[in-house]
Amino acid sequence: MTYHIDLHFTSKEIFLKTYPTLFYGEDKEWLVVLTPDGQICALAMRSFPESQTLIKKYQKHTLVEKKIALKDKLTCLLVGTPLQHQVWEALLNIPVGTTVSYQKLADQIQRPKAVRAVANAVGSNPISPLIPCHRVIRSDGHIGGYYWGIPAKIALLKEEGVSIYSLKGIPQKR
DNA sequence: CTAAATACTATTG
DNA sequence: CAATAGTATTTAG
Repeated sequence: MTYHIDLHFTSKEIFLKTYPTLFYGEDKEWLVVLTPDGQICALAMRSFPESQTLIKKYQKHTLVEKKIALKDKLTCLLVGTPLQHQVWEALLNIPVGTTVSYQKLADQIQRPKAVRAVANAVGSNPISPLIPCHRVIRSDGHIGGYYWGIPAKIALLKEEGVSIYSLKGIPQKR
């Protein structure tokens, strides 16, 4: 199943002000948090361990459970800082089945020295794996981190045909 | 406002 | 391998 992703950006302040009430629910393999006008502001795969914690990040809102029916076109409202928005957009250009280092990403957005900050931004993307942050690895060949756990990252890469065993720090298949 | 924390990297022993 | 300095951004206090 391939989805068309439509991204919109906003700041935390505006988001909190505009959307005091949010909806959440499950559809297909996804667990989502939606704005009243149907935009996805957070998403995770139900198969991720602790995927329910997705909802816990929105305790400042009134949360209402709802029956969700996702369409082919996923309209997302991404809440973040300017750097995070820039990084998330850059992530969309990473083709399926390939990987990129945090450093290369930083170079790409003209902030080569800000690697560490870029890595943090990658990690705070709220709709992984729609935004393919699992395709970002360390430049020394280690796999790097993943919000939902390294095993989830490995599984995603494997599905896309990336050879994990060329990465360091991965348990070798016996 | 300041301090602490980072899904990083290059360097050194 | 471990420790460490450099680095920029976000978050907690």
